[in-house]
Parts: sequence; C-alpha cells; structure tokens
Amino acid sequence: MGKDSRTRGLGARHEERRRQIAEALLAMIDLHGLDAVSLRDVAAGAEVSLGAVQHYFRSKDEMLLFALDYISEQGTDRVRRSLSLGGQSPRAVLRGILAELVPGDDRRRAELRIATAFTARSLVNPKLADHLRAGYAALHEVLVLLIRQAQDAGEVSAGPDPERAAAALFALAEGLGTHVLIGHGSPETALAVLDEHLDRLFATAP
Amino acid sequence: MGKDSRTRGLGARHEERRRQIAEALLAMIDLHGLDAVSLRDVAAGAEVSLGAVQHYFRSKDEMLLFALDYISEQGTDRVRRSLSLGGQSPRAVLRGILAELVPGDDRRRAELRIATAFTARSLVNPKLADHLRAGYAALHEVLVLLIRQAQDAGEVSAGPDPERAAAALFALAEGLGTHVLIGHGSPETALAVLDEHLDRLFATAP
DNA sequence: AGCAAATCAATACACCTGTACGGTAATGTA
DNA sequence: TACATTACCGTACAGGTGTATTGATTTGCT
Repeated sequence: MGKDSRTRGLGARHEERRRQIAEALLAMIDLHGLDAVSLRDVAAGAEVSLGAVQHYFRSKDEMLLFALDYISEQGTDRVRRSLSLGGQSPRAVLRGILAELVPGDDRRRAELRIATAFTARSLVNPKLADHLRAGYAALHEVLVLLIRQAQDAGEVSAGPDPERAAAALFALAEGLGTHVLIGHGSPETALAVLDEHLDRLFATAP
Repeated sequence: MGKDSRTRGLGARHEERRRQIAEALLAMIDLHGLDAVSLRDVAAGAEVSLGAVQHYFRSKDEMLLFALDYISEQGTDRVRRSLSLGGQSPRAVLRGILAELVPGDDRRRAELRIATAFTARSLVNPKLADHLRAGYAALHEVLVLLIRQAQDAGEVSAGPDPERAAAALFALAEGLGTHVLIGHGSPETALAVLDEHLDRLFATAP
C-alpha cells in the first residue's frame, strides 16, 4: 500500500477532508452553477479557511477534477450495489439504473444539475472530459452486460445488438433527464417513455 | 409596426449590429465556453470597442438572452425551411431535423456546444431557462406534427401516441448528441441508433 | 523529548470583471 | 440650418478572482 491509503497516522484524515471540501463544492455547483463558485465560497461552505482549501487542492482545476471523480464514484457505487443486490430481474435493475438519469427527486435533481454543469465544462476542459468520458464508458458497459444477461435469460430476444440497445437506452434516458431538468416535460412522463422503450426491448417475439 | 422594425432611418442598422455582436459572442462560447467570455473578449471578437457593445446591450445578461434567441431562431428557421421544402417524405424530414441534434459536422458541433453551454447556464438563470424551454416546446410540436402526418399517410401505424413518440425521439436524439459531443461514441453510430429507432416507428404492422 | 511533516490561517498581489460615466462625432429630421 | 437622437470611444471604478507566500500551530512518529 502507498502512503495515500493509510487509515491511521499522519495524513489519515487527508482524503476525508478533501471529500468534505468537495461536497461543499458540489453543493454550491448545484445551487449556483459551476462557474459561479469561487474558492472562497467553497471554503465558507465547508466552514474552513481559504488557506485550508488551498492546502488540500493545489489549484481550482484539481479540486474540480477531484469533485467530478468523487461524484462519479458515488454513481458507480450505487450501480455496483444495485448489481450485487440479488432478487431483482435484469429489467428491474436496468430500469433502476436508467431512472437515476431522470431527476425524479431532489437527490437525482441535484446530481444531474451537477452532471450537466460538468458536461458543459468538459467541452472546454479536456482533462475533465477524459474523466467524464470514463464514467460514461463504465456505465455503458454495465448496460451492455445487463442486456446480455436478459438475453441469456430469454427476457430479451437475441435479435438486437446489446451494444446498440445499450447506447439507445443510455442516450434516451440522458435526453429525457436533460429535458426534465430544464422543465421540458415531467419526470413521470419521462419515466413512462422510458418504460415504453423497455417494453419494446423486453417484448420477446412470440 | 413599431419603431424597432424600421428598415430605414435612425436605428435602422441597430438589430443588424446586435446580431453581429451576438455572432462574435456565440463563436467565443463555442471556443472557450460561456463563462470564459468577457464583454471585452466579445468586443475584440466583433472588432468593436467595449463601449459599442455596451451601447447595444445594457448588460451581459441581456446580451446572453439575445444570443440565445438569435441561435434559437436560426434553428427554427432551418426547421421551417425543411418543412416547407416539398418533395420529401415525413420520415426524411423527421430524420433531417433530428440529425441536427447530432454533431455530425463542424456547424452542428459548434451549435450543439453552444446549446450545451446555454443549457447549463439555464439551470441557474430562470430567464434564460424560459427562452430555452420555449425553443424545446416549439421543436416538440413540430415533431408531433410530423408524426401525425406520417400516421395520416399510413407510414406510421395509428398505434403510438404522437406526443409520446415525439418526446422519445427528441430525447433520444438529444442524448445521442450529448454523448457524441463529449466523445462517447461516434456520430455514425449515433445516427445508426437513431435510424434504428425510426425503423421501429415507421414499421407498419403487416 | 525532539523533530519533521501536516494543517491550517492571514495576508498580499496582480489581474480581470461588469458597469458607469462623460465626452465627441455622425446621422437623420424638421 | 438647428436640433435630437444614435453611435460610439476612452477611461475609471469598485469589487472579486486564483494563487503565492509567510508564519504559527498541531500532530504523530522515533
């Protein structure tokens, strides 16, 4: 193990403190947008001094990158948990994951507002884009896996290409989420559209 | 007609000048993102002085709002032209419009980068959100209309609800566009997924 | 105890931001 | 020609920005 992973001794609280600051940052991004937050705002939100923030992050960009990784990890954790949690059909798992992309409650709404902010920033920040893309790729693979499982279980016909189907589902949910986020359509309608699409995918030809 | 629409006399060039400045703004948003552009940058880009920009826009927010309306209008114009242009099947028209949401060339890419920037900003700027939402609603209505036409022409079965089908197509194209924009998937694959979806919609049951 | 690293705090700096203001020249109207 | 409006330009200002720096204090290992 490297020195960064120790749980006792010097620097033990380091990562925890970074997460705490990142959470303050993410909350402010949700409230005021990514570009409206200053390091001083973050410091105030985390109830630490500006110097403390600077101690834990060498630059603002580094802080942003860490925060993106942090919230991405939260998402993948949720997905992982949803996968390992048995007793659910592939379709239910699939729906649960895709529903995370639609702002149906305050948590999802906040997360998706933050994600949208990072997406926009990624268009002019290659490093950020790399990390964001990695998250997308990971989620895509999970969707492919689930569709394959459903095909193996006979819940989805062997016809459709899992890659294509995953890309379609992913994009559909993402688009629906964006639309709901800006007030174009309700979460209920969005989920209905999503379910309709799942119905078609899971309609095993007689 | 009000005084704002005169084409001769005092203030005739007013709107034209505002558009010119807005175009400089939009170009910079594409290049550096919405929040990275300052009024001085815009002035330099439009090859006018800062005072000139201030003369035509009372504040930065007003300029942003105008620019959003301006680029939205360009989009609706393109849609209108595509609708009035005869000789195309409803499906072809539909595909043409939806393909505008996928960054398949430099123009589309620039427009969608700008749109993404405005979307993110809209999350913390209600006024901007109102205008953005209006554009979304307008495009949605066009899609509904086209699907209805296709149903009337027998190209699409009477089964699916046009509202739902439009919402799905819209969200799918939007999501695909976003994914391509950040480098998650190619425009070719995105269009293939879109066509697949159109195939299903236009598959009249035998 | 001694020492070094980590953890902050406070301050300063150079720069950029949107906006306000005062002035001048051009333009069209009566 | 007189006048009013428009169209700028240049500058100033108050405030915020990320970052660098310096120093004090705490922490934990040996």
